[in-house]
Amino acid sequence: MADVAGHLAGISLFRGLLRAQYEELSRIGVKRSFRKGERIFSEGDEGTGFYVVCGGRVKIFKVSTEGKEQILHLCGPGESFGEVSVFTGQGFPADAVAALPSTVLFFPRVAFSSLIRQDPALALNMMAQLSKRLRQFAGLIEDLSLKEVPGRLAKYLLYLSGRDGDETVDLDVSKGQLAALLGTIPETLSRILAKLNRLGLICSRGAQIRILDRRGLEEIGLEGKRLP
Amino acid sequence: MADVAGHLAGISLFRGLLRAQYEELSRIGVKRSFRKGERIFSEGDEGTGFYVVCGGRVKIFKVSTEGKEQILHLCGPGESFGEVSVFTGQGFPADAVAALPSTVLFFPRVAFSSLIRQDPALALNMMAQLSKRLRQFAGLIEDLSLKEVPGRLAKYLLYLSGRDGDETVDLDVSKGQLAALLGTIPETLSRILAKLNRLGLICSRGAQIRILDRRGLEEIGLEGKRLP
DNA sequence: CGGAAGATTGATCAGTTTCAAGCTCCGTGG
DNA sequence: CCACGGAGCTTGAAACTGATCAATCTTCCG
Repeated sequence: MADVAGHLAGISLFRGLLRAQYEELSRIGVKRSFRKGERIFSEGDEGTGFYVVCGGRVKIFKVSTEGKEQILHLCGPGESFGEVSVFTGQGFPADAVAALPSTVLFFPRVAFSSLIRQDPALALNMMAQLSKRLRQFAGLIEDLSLKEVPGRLAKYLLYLSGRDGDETVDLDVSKGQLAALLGTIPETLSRILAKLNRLGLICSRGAQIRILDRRGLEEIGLEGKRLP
Repeated sequence: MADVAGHLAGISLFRGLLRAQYEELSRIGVKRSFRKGERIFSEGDEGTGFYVVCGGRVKIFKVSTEGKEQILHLCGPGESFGEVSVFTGQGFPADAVAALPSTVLFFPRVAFSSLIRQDPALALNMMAQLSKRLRQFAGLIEDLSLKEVPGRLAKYLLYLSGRDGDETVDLDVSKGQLAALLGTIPETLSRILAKLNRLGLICSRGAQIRILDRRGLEEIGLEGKRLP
């Protein structure tokens, strides 16, 4: 129990709450662990509650009938997923699988729902979180429909390097997974990485990528581009 | 003012509220009208509040640097947009333009925010609405990345006919707008409609489309398809 | 009636996927 | 310790989808 409470403070969904509220939450939260590749839920499963990532990484994705997958989001520690089911009561809208060995907190729908009813502040935090997610999705839709793959990759690399502030970034997922995140396939990703290397924009060695020409990468995302 | 209150009951965001709450809302809601094509806000504008459509239709979209637009959502009467700004306080994440002559209610951020603070039920309704939107976006992302244009069109036609229950559907937007909604351009849409006609799946005359082979349309969305 | 915006059709082309074949890395078992 | 084997990654050639450019046709208002 105390263990659960220890995690709560780092969760954006619950930021700024009072001690009493944390105690309430820790009373209903259940810790669960998943091995790498283990499924947390499938699309259409009844939404009995929502999850928060404590450690590891969870992949949220959709699969087409032919097996192609589009990653909607990679959730790291402190991020939540499955909240939508709390309010719609419908099944989960996507699949969730542990991309790394992961531990999560599970909050049952019914218990959390009544908690929210007593506590407006909790609801406000949650709305801000949902709004943030909505904004991210709008960005993803924009990227998928307006930009081509090189632009999406460039944007992602800049995002990673911006976060770490460094010139050398580490892909925290396999290239196959990165391809799915960018809405493409491993072959295409591989070719584009090779092209960016050839142009001297980056220097990639496995999962390590050094950014050589930041300006150049930014341009790819903007204009109608041609990579020679 | 009474005029404002009259609209509130039909708004899903505010469903199930008490009379007193409607009165509160009508006190802070402001009615605004827009001509067809008139801009309501632009991406990046400060989010001073959110909107609810009373009449007409509002197009929410993103534009690339080259001018190509991707419609995120077409809001009809009773639907809300711009809510995200209430909680994030950041600028709007997309553009909004009246696709038809439209009237909307505007709810200023500050006033609504304090209203929500006193009223948990209002917050719960709003969360359900945000969740619903989130679910729609997940569907849109899936469509854009997993399906090809014929599949997206087929799904949209089935959606329209399912809603009206009828075999003959009316496109409620111009073909150019429909193309943007499907993430493509008018030429491509035109070709695919012609192809569906040729195959005997539909019979289109202008904005009127009669569905001849429901099963056939469904198949297009599912399998790796080839339209001869 | 005229004209402009929207819609269709054709030809061409770039980007991406598909299919197929090597390659590299790394863990496992002999 | 080294060889084997497999998964993931890379590369090549061909096919395909959708975008672009350009021209024509339709529609629908003023």
